[in-house]
Amino acid sequence: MSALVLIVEDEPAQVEVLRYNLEKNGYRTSVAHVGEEALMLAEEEEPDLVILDWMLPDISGIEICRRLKSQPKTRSLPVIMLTARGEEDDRIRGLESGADDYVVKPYSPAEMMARVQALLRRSHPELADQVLQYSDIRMDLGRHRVTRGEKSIYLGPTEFRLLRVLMERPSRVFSREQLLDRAWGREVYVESRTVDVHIRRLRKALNINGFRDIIRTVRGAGYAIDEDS
Amino acid sequence: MSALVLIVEDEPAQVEVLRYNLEKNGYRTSVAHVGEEALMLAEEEEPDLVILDWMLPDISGIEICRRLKSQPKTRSLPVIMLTARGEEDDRIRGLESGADDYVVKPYSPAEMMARVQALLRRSHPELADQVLQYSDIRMDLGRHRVTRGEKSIYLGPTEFRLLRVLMERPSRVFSREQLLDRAWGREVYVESRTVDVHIRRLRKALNINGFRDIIRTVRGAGYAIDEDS
DNA sequence: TTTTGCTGTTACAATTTTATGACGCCGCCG
DNA sequence: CGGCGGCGTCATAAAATTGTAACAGCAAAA
Repeated sequence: MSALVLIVEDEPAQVEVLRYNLEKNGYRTSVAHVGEEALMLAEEEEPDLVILDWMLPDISGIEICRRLKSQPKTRSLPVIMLTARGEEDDRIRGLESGADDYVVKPYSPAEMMARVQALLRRSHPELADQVLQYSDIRMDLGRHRVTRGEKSIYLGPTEFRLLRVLMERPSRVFSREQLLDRAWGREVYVESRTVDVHIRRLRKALNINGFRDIIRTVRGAGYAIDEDS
Repeated sequence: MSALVLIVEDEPAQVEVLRYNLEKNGYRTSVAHVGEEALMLAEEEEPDLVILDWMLPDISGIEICRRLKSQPKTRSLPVIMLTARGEEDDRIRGLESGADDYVVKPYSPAEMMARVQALLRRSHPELADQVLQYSDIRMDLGRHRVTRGEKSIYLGPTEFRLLRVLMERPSRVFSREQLLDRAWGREVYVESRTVDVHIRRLRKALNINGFRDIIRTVRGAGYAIDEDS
C-alpha cells in the first residue's frame, strides 16, 4: 500500500500537474476542489499528506489548515501549503496556522516531490520508499516488492534487478549486453543468451493469471518494457 | 512526447537554422525574439531547454539567464548561451550567470545538437532519445519505434535500418550499393536486387491504411525518401 | 510501335533469432 | 549433511526474418 496524498486545489491545470507527478512517484491521490470537500475527505479517506492551496473559492487555505490541526483525528496529518507568491507575510501566517511546509508557486515538480517525500519520511517512514511505477506494475524498491494490479508478484533477485533496469526507463530498448551490464554488473561474464532465460522467468512471473505480456521483444535489438505489443 | 526547446534569438536567419536542425532531430521548438517574451514563454510553455542569445534588443542574455535561475520553477531549466565571440570574459560571465553550457558563433549545427542532447540527457534522460523525423514519419531510435501520424508501424530489423539510412538524409537518392553498405554493412554480400524487396516491404509497412507512398524510386539511380511522388 | 532494361511483386526455402523446458551446479539454511 | 531456491547453459522447438528466383509491368529508347 502506498501513501495517499490529498490535493486541495481549485485550478484543474494545477491539479493535473500534481496528480501526474505524484502518481508517477507511486503515490495515490485524491482531489478536493473546495474547502468543505477537503475537510470531508481528510476525515473520510485518511490521507497521509495534504497539499493545500492558499486560495480557495470558499474557505481559505489557512482556515482549513487550522481546522485540520484542531481535530485530533487529523492533527498529525502533514500539510504542505501552496502559496501564490513568496511573500514573507504569507509564509509566516502559513506556518503559524500549522502547515508543516510550504511551497511557492511557481514551483518545480521535482522540488515538490522532494518535500512530499521529506514530510512522509518524518511521519510515516514506511510509506516514503522509492517506488517505480509503469502501467499497472509497481516496484517498491525499499521493500523489495513488486505488485501488478492487486496481485503481489514474486521475483528472484536477478529478475528483480532486471525488471528494475527496464522500469527505470520504460519503452526504451536495451540490448542484452546493456542488460547484462546493468542488472548483472560489469565484471560478470555470462552468456548473453542468459538474458533470454531471465526475461522468460520475468514474463512468467509478471503474467500471472492472465495479465497481458508487457515485455516487448525487439528482434535483433533487445527488450523493452512497454504498454503495447 | 519529445523535448521542447525554447530559442531566444532576435535574428530570423539564426532562428531558422536552429529551428530546422532541432526539428530534424525530433525536438519541438518555440521561439522568442526579445527578452520579455523569453521569460514569459519559459514560464508558460515549460520548455525542457533554452538556447539563449547573448545579445538581445531589450534584456541581455545574461540577465535573462540570471532571472531564470532565480525562479524556483525555471531554476533547473538547462540553458545554452550563444555568444558572438569566444572571448574569455564573456564565457566567464556567461557561466557565472548560471548558463549550463555555451556555444560561440559561428558554430556547427552538429556541435549544437550534441550539446543540446548532452544537457537533455542530464536533466531529462527520457527525452534525450534521438528521434528522426520527416513529414509525418517519426523514428524513435532509443525506443526502436516508428510511427506515421498516430499509427505505430512495425518493421523488421532490416527495414528499420534501411528506413533509418533514408531518414538521415531525406530527399537524397541512395544507390542500391550505398544502401547495402549502410544498412547491411560493408562486408556482407547480397544481391543488389534484394534492396528492391526490402524497399517493397518498407513501403508496404509504411503505407498502412492508405498513407501516401513516401519512397521515391529514381530509375537507374536508386531510392530516396521524399514528400512528393 | 517494338524493343530493351529496370522495377514491382510474389512465393518460398534457408537462415537467424527467440522462446521454452530441462538439467546440473552452487551456496545457504536448517 | 541434505534439501531448496536461484542461476547459468544447452538443446530443441517455434517464429520471424531474409535472400533469391521468377515473372509481370512499365518506362524510356530506338
